[in-house]
Amino acid sequence: MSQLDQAFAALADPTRRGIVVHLARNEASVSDLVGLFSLTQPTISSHLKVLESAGLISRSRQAQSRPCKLETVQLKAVTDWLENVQEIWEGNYKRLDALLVELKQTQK
Amino acid sequence: MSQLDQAFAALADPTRRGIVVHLARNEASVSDLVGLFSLTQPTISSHLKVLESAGLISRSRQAQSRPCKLETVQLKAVTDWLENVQEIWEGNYKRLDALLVELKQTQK
DNA sequence: TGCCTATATAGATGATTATCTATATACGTG
DNA sequence: CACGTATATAGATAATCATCTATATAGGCA
Repeated sequence: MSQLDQAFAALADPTRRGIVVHLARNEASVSDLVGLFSLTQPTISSHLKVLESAGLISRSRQAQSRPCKLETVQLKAVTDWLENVQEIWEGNYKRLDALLVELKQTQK
Repeated sequence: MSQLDQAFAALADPTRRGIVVHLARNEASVSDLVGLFSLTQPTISSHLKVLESAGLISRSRQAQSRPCKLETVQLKAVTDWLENVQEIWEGNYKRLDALLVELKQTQK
């Protein structure tokens, strides 16, 4: 599975998107996040593993706690893919517009 | 599953992202797409169903053919979610910068 | 060393997925 | 109507996933 596959798949889960939104505001430990979502600690840990291996978050170490923070580089890679598609699509319309202009000229 | 869940999940598959990229350039029928990816027709049809129910593509009818086209509205909804996260994250930095400015002033 | 708190790992279960083959439907043409 | 082409649906299978409970590990403190 490519990094992009993993990132999109990671973001397909509402709990994981919730974690991402939270981490966009503040770094947080596993237990902080457990408090936020009504899911067990192993479940949250598993979601964090998914986000981490997708490159969307990273974790450091601070005593017994493992603070998580957002990795915006990978988030940007996802946005870039989407914007690329958007540009291709818009490019089509530009070509179509150009074609219409050309046709009008021909008709004159 | 929410529309956003479905859209992210749909884009997590490389075949489906390939279809999206292709449709950004040209509308295409099911059999056009079957030719592009070395997968069977039912498999492609199933991918198209996933993309359609995620709102990422739509299909019309033209004789026996079912041309598929990209639905950029839903694509934009995905981009918007990502940009929103980015803005929250940048907002944090703005607040942090403001805080640092404030601290410097206090030190004077 | 022993205890508490934070996190990870193992194992189970039910749901969903990607893919295939085989078959059905739907439309246009003779 | 019969045939051919385009697409959809059904059913099977192997893999992956989200979640849980139970247990292990790891770091700090008395």
